[in-house]
Amino acid sequence: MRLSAYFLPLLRENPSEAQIVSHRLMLRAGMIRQSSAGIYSWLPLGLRVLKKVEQIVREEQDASGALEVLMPTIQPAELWQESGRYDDYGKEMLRITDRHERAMLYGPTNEEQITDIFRQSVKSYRDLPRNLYHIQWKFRDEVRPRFGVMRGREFLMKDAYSFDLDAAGAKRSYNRMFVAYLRTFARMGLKAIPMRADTGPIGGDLSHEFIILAETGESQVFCDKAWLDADILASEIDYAGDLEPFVERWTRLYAATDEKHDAKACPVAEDRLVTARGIEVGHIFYFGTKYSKPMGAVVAGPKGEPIAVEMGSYGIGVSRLVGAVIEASHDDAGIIWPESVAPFTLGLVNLRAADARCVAAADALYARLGAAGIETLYDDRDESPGAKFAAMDLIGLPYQLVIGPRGLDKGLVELKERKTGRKEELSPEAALNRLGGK
RNA sequence: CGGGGCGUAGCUCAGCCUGGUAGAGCGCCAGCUUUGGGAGCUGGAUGCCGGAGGUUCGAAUCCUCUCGCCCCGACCA
Repeated sequence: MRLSAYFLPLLRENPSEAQIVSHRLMLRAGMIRQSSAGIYSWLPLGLRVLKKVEQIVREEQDASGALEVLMPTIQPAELWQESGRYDDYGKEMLRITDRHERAMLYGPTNEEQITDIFRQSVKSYRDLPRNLYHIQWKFRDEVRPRFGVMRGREFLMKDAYSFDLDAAGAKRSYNRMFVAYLRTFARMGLKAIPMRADTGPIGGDLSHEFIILAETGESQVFCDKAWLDADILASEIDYAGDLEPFVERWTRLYAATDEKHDAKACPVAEDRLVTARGIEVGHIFYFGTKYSKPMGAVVAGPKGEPIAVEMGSYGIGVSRLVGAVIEASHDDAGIIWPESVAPFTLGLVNLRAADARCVAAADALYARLGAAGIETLYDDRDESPGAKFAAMDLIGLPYQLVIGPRGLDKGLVELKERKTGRKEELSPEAALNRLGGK
């Protein structure tokens, strides 16, 4: 993509309404614009990141055996009256009336909807287990939306729902999601730590919050030092096999939010205890028959007996993750994207848009990068070098390839790694080879 | 929902106390000169001063109401 033809409205100064770093950087880097409190538009650069995050979530859900569906944002009130949550949910739920005066609502979550779909079609234990998920916009009319995309009222969420015949099966489903979650966050370069959690209004009795460590996180967390070296992706996962040992391994390591942490009772020695800030990016629940019973999600068992299915639900804040990644990875100059979610892999910078020789060299490289399948944002604008460097650092692409007259005299270009700031002069050939390996 | 703050140019903000008809820096447009870490000069455009009502000869400024946004707290993917 040529920057001269892109829509990337950068801000040089910090908008006054943005207090936390991810919000500031997302606005400054032209990723989002606010529409009203807690509601945002996603601009091209931000949308690319959102899509990448979404895709990683999708791939790991699919790998775990979950099946993607897409449920509507607007739901009928009757479903929620059936489960008993229509009155319980309170003002967080945006209630709408259609032209026929029918009570509708903008879904804050989809347990009722999915249970309805399930009960209409699944009648036999032989069709279990199943896990259905979708990635859809939610609306929760938060009293106090804040922190940009991290606590919006409208947000993109992946929510999965598992259906099993019995508690043991439900625990296996829970384990699959537990593993998929650890892998999902690890792939985004995040250290996500599962912590025992209260179940809140969703209900149930087995639940973990996944909290990533970030200096700017909202909550105080405590964990065993071993978490810092945890390499989730090193383990081979067989979703068809027994995941309990893996889950056991990662739930045994101490981790607690400040609400649950008791310094006196803490089993971790002081020198092994890490105190850090955290952001919740996922939450999984096992809640048994809380919805299946009142809503009649019942299947015939092996002997023909009616069995209310055991359910769990599993959420990931997809849009929140975009902010969370920034909270976890930035410096004074701007964002530092992990490659897996970066909007582009490479920023190609032509320092002299007025110099025919530089333009020719940059154009040629741009064509070859495209042919090599490397996602490149090509800064072909006629701007001063300083402005270009600052813009590239701000938007945080993992690599920058700089072409200028000084280097070209020697037949060299400069490759800079955003994360480390390390720069290296090398031939265009060598640069292509280096990037091709990415 | 309780407490606090702020709405003036695209962004950051001054002006408000003490009323006299709107400013700066950056950005934007044009031209020239520049060019390896947010360049310089010259010229130019941009505002229902959040909205409504009131006081006044006169309101960005004073008063009343209202809307919006932000922060702290209680709650949340």
